[in-house]
Amino acid sequence: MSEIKQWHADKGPQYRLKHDRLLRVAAACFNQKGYSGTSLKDVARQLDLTDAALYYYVRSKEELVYQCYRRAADLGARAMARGQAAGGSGLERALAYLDHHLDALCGEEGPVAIMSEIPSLKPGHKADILERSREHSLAFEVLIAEGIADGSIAPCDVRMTGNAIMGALNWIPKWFRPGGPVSAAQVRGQFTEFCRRALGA
Amino acid sequence: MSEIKQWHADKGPQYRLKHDRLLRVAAACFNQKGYSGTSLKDVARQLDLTDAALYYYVRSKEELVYQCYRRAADLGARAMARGQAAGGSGLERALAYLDHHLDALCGEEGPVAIMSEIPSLKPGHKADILERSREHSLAFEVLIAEGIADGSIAPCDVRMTGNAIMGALNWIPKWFRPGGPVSAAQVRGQFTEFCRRALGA
Amino acid sequence: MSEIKQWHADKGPQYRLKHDRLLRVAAACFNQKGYSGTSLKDVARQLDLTDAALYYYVRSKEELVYQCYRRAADLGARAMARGQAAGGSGLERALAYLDHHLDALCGEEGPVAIMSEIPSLKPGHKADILERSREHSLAFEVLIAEGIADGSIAPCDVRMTGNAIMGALNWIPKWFRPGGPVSAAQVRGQFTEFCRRALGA
Amino acid sequence: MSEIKQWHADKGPQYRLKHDRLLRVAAACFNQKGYSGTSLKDVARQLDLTDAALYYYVRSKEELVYQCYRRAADLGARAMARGQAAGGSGLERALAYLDHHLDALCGEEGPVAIMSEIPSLKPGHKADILERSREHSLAFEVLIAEGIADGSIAPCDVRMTGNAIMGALNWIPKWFRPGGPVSAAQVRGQFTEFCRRALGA
DNA sequence: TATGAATGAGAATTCATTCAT
DNA sequence: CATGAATGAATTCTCATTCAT
Repeated sequence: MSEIKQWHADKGPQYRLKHDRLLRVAAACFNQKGYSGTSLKDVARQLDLTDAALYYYVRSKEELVYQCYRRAADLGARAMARGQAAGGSGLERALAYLDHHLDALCGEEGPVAIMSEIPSLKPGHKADILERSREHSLAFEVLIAEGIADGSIAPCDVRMTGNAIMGALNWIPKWFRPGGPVSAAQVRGQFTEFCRRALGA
Repeated sequence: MSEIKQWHADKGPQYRLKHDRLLRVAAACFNQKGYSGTSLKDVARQLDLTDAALYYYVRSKEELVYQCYRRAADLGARAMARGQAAGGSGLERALAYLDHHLDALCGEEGPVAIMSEIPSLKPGHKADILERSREHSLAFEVLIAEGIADGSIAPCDVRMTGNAIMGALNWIPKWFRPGGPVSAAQVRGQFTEFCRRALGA
Repeated sequence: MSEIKQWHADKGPQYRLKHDRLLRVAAACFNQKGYSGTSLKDVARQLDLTDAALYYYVRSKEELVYQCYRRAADLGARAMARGQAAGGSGLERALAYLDHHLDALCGEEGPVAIMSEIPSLKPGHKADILERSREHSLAFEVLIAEGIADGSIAPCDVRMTGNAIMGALNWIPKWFRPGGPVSAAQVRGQFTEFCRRALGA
Repeated sequence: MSEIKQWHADKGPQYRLKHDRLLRVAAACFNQKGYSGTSLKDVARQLDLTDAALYYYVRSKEELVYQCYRRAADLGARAMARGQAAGGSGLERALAYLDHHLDALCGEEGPVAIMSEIPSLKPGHKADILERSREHSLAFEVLIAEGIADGSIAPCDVRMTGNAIMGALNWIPKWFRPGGPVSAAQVRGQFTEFCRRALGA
């Protein structure tokens, strides 16, 4: 974390822009082809760079995934925070979160890495990401539990239901392509609708 | 198909047993680590074989995935057939199918390859699997549509709903480990329960 | 061809030199040990490189042979052109060609791949090389035929005679080593002498 | 030699027949695809055997080539002996030898291994074959020298001329296919004709 | 900042070879 | 006599990574 900020510190001005673009492109590749299916050359070519040049922005491939996951975790956490902050019943807050998360997943900010491939991370990073991932799931389960408590969500096995919905969510990048026949807005609308039915009391 | 049966034709009696075990072990690996993340050495070690020995059973890694997918498609199709044959409303038939599919996915027959990684297949095989996959999804959507028609399933976007549920289903192997804290039976029960709520009118 | 030039296009200045050296070393190996008898490691070692490094210069082993053959075909065609352009009777032109070809085969430009091993080429490349090879043989046969017509060459079966001489020619690299007891000049002189007797009226 | 006879000694009755067939098939493969280009599986399949079964007839692949070469050397020596025994001038005897050798090379007895691939042999075998090969060449050169002495052959560099003709001869299997457009008889006739012109005074 | 050139570790695959049956 | 099953070495090729420029 602080070591990483160190590393990023002394770079030029356009650095952060290019670094962001790198993360988005990489996330797209990792989603489509997985960690080991993605070669740095692939990523580099999409950025009009040589593979060697990537090492100016990242220290290793592993760190690249790690950073993608950090970004994904950040975006997920942000969506979660917004959901929690939204008013209303547990159900409404859960749906608000989902809507925000879908916005990130299918939206303008570019593709977000879904957290498959965690085994590829090295121990320290793995622990970090796993923890944030657990936090995220847990927070979602809490939302569900609160919904059950306030009567807006039908009683159910909280963990199982959480897993099911997260699964449905994470599977989206496998069939959704921006610019395809179905728009991001449609996916967002219909998916939350689906979840409302699945959860609603 | 006939070319593959050819290949299997003139082999000994214990052959088929070992070949089946190979397919199960491979499916588990592919599920966990993806196509290119799985090395044949990994698979071989789990079977107490050398990597070279695998080539007695399969012609190539690509064919190994293909066979895993064929097996998955077969099991999926069987589950689908049973679901369709089950009596009752559209909802009941859809749930019956899901129950059977979950049985395969988490059950005794060993892990079933989820059809991620389709891009790794070579053209002919890809076409074959994609077609069967589409058939499968379509059949599921038909079940949903019939449920809507007979009033057992609430009106919804059929494709989207199908995708969501298939996603939730395919994600299961990412978090479910046989012998873990949650039993296969529990997953089955709770997951169908989830779907009943998500679909029910 | 254009695809290959593409590949070579954006490389540095010392690139072409090293690439040329590679082709010569490879040709020598292929001549001595055949396609599958030659391992890329062998070739690389003679260039003080790792086998992996070769892939910076060639896309595959197959392409390496192909390029060797293209070079051989180019040199052969040049020799043929010079022979045809030489004045005099058919016999004189045929001998002029042989002399030039021998110059390439045993000479300074380094070893030239003899077109054994054509079956190892992949279809497109095979067709290309086969065509050029046929052209070459044909041109030689034409020279012979013209010699017969103008009375400088004794009547004979043109194809058979062509084959025999090309065989004798292609066999040379099997016994001739530059720097060995017999000089390139001697081989050239005596070989053309042999052909003069074999062909002359 | 005697060790090899030992090895062959205690085998069944049809042994020698099958062993001979093996040698012919192997020779054909080695001629076409070279030593390392020929896999024992290829050879075995042409004999309707498994590769493992070959080891009943030969102790190793290397020995298989060696035996092919011994057979080739035997046939060559026989042809040479007949040529020498033939009456007439040096030229006539040389041509008689060539005719007999061509008979073996293109004829009924099945393909004869040409002695490329000698480097693949292990030291002992290599020495043996090289010696016989040298003997053979030498004998041919003697024939030529005798022809020059008796005036039937035009003065020339004996070694060079020998090499040229042996090259032309050894190249034949590269373009001649039994059952092709040109008959073995034609090749024989025309080739000796060619040599008569090349050598004749 | 970025590239050209190279490396070394590992991947898939082939193949000669063995041995119990 | 022959095969089924397996092995270990070698081979082609890919890829993350380095470093001088």
